[in-house]
Amino acid sequence: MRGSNQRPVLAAEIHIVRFLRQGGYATHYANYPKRFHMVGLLVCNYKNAKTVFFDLITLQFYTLNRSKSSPLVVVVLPHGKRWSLRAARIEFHLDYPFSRPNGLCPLYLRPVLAHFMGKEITSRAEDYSQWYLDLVKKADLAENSDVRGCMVIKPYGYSVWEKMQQGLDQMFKDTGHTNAYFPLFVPKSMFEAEEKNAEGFAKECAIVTHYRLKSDPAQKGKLMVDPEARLEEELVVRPTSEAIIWSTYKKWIQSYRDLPILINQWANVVRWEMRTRLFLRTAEFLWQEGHTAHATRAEAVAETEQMLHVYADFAENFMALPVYKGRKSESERFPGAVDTYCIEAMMQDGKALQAGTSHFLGQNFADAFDVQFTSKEGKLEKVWGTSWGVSTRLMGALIMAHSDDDGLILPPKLAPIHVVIVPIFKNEEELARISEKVNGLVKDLRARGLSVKFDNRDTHKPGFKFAEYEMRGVPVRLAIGPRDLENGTVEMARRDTKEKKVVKLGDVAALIRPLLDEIQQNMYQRALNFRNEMTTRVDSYEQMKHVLDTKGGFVLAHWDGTAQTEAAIKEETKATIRCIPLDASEEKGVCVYSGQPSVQRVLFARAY
RNA sequence: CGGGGUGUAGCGUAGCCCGGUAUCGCGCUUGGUUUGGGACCAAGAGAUCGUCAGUUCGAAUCUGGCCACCCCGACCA
Repeated sequence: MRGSNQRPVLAAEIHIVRFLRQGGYATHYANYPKRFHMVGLLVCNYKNAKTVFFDLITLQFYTLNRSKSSPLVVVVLPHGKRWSLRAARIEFHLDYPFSRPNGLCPLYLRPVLAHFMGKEITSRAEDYSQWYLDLVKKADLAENSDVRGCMVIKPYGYSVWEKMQQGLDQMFKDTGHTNAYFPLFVPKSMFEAEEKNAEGFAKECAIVTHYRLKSDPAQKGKLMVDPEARLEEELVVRPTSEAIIWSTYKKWIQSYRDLPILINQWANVVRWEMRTRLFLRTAEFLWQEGHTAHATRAEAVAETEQMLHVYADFAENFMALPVYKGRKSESERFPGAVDTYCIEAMMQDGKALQAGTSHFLGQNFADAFDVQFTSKEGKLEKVWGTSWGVSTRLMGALIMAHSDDDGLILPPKLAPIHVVIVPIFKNEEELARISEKVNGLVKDLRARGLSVKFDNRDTHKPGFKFAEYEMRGVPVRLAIGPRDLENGTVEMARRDTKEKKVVKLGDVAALIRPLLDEIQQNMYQRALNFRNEMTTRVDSYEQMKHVLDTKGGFVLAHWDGTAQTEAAIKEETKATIRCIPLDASEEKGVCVYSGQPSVQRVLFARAY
């Protein structure tokens, strides 16, 4: 972190240095190495009227002067440190401190302290990707593990994933699929059978070459790979399971009576990525992969489309995430597929995210693995296939689509906790009185099928809990204290809008379900409005570049359908064809790049 | 694989130029006062300074090798 980020000297900086030279804290400042600049200073009367000094280098603060007569707070930001919006707010006030030392209130300081004490996350405006990483960590969703590129999904994060699994799994079952499990390892010869598929994943495969370790004679207590335990044939750790599954299907399919096969598996896969980001791209990730086999082309195509709609349905109704459905261009197609369908979502920073794919495999895998069946007419025919999947990447989509600077915002249908109840109490007796009321409420809410948490820990203050559950995205919070006890009320707060209102204790149970529905709806509407706002129709290349550079988001533009044009646009703008929308009306036009005729607009965007 | 950077307590770090086993904060523990939006005060625990070797009476600090990680490219979604 220590570093080389250069930034322009602020006008305020000059004031400060001058100020310091005139006395004050110049001596303290002088103790620090010259290579660090003092770039911010704030004078205010902090609550306890003590002096806090930020270490120039580490941005840590500590008390310099405990004298209550010196109500001075000095905030110093070092040269080259990561900036925050909060810090920027201080800059804004730099014109003031010297003229009115007591004029600034601690309100501006407290967020700064909180931020640097690790209690806050980076704001979206300041650094979107840092915000994302902070959020994932602070909301207790996941963390980096000691294994490069692999993450630990923490209990809270996994609970959300489980909710997704439940929703999807039910939808798969409802469309006639059953779950099964196939091995993690795929023999290399089997893996390479479908050439395009193998080629597409070859560069990111982990390979098992040995099956035994032994103690290292050269280093006591250390192990080494036993060179004598080399596998006859290497095993590929599955990056996807078409190979192993189709080689199995071959054994299962003889007659048209054996079809269709509609199988899904929940599994982990490994793709050795160069650069990883929590949830969005990790070397190992969790997903589901559906693999179906059909007697006819039409049936397989219908399955592919059906599952695309299942995904879109899930995204919209569970994740509150509107998506565009479409087909991939040839260059973006899944290796080994004849056609790839996808759903594309818009993130708050204007970048697109592919949230799910469904592939029509044609007879490619039937060819590769020689999977044939005898039809009703007694003819030997090749099987048609599909595969479709969504992964823990959906977690990334969920986070980046909805959350704010205070943390995660979860749609009620995926929230592990629907309602958290925070008691406000001074002593045990008061807590007991509150608990009595709350216990009845909890029972009532649970009877209504809601997941409720009563956080009666006495080790944390209410304010801390408020912030914590906001960070975790719990949709509804109820707070109940002595005042409420007296009035028979409870404070009800919703996470999506931060609205709070006081309602009658007796009414609250009946209010929650409708409120959750409203939150779910509101989140979808908000995301939809944003997505629509971030979708721009353009009719020239100039306009397209301008929109991509200034506004971002999706761009609907005419394309001549050639890979060359697609590649050129990608090269020049970094934007790719996200999909050829399914529901777009035909519209004659000319390609924004080449001027060649085009029959419909396609969706471009910079993407994750 | 190219260019740059960094390894010191669970986390973030100071110290390194100019050698004398280590700074500060968060967090943690204990006690007290607190509790309607991230409490305060006090006391305490916690580090073989990435690793191996060299120089030296003495190495976090100087020298060399190795390892790991991060950032920017390249690759990939």
